[in-house]
Amino acid sequence: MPTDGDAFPGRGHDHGHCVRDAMARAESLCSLRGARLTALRRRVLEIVWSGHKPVGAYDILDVLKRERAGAQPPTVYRALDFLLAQGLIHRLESRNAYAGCIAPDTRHDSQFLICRSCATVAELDDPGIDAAVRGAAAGAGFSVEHRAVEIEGLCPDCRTGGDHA
Amino acid sequence: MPTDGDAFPGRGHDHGHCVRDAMARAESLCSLRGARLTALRRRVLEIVWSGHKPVGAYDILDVLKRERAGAQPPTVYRALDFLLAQGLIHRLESRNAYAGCIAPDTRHDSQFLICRSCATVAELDDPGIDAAVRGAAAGAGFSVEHRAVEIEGLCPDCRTGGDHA
DNA sequence: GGGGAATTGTAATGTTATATCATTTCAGTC
DNA sequence: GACTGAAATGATATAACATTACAATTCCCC
Repeated sequence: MPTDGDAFPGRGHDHGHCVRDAMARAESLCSLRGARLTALRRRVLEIVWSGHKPVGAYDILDVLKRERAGAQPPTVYRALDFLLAQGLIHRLESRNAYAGCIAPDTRHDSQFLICRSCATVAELDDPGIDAAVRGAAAGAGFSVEHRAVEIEGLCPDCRTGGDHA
Repeated sequence: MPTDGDAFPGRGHDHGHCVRDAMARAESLCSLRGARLTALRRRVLEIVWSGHKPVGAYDILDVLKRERAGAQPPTVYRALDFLLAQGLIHRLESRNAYAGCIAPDTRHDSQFLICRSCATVAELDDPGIDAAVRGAAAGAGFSVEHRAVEIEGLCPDCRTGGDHA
């Protein structure tokens, strides 16, 4: 039985490292692909990576508005579209929000564990879930193009520490 | 290998039967539980069951407005909340829309196959997916409360018949 | 430095969902 | 049949999320 005990970031983990790592990967990937990670897109990616919680488009917009005059919804959504297309972020359907991808090198539909209490998100790439989904779809004669698997509950911290926000 | 070939309703199935069956079950369940399936709630359930495609809250509102003066968003959302609480419908997170539950007797989080082309939805209760999700969550120390599994792709009809809407 | 494509700016609007308070309806009781 | 508390609905406003449309700018390549 595998122990994915590291799916959730530790309480006091070095988040600066997460961000720097994510940004470096993004730079390198976009460079490789000839995709233009502009200043705006870079900044939006940083904002999404500001924590391990889903970030809403209008949260991003609020931050941008403080930094540059005249930021509007399309500014944000276009940047998000680019980042989604490059696989640098995921959209969490059940939250209408976005989270940084921990493995942007390869295209994938991950599974997400989302804490009801603290909103922290863990991204999984569980081959068992994948196989089960593919099998069930095949049995129904359905050809899979995209999978959204979002699990809500309590993360390890919030299970033990109580229901604090 | 199980053949869930009946997950999708056939092209020419007797949908009147689906609706009558769903409404009868709803009546009986609510009666059993002492829940009040009022005229409004019954009508909203019928509208959700008008087909096997997800129905948006404002689609429902449009229909209601034609039938009763003064229907407003809260009218619809309150009815939807009741129907969700009774397990008579599901919410499709990836569509911000609602679909009738095919097995309302027991509470469950189903899996959904949603056709990109014709929007038809098939509800699955695949124990394999369920087990895989539970296993992965347990491995991460996460306690599951709700699961949203929504698969987008092409249904059997649209795979063979082409991409028509 | 000119042409064309990609990116961003800007304004307006569309879509989905909730907060709040007033009113009506209903079941149970007297 | 009138009273009462709880549930349900009516009504108004607003919050939250997302897109359309067109103009202006920037960037890359030649």
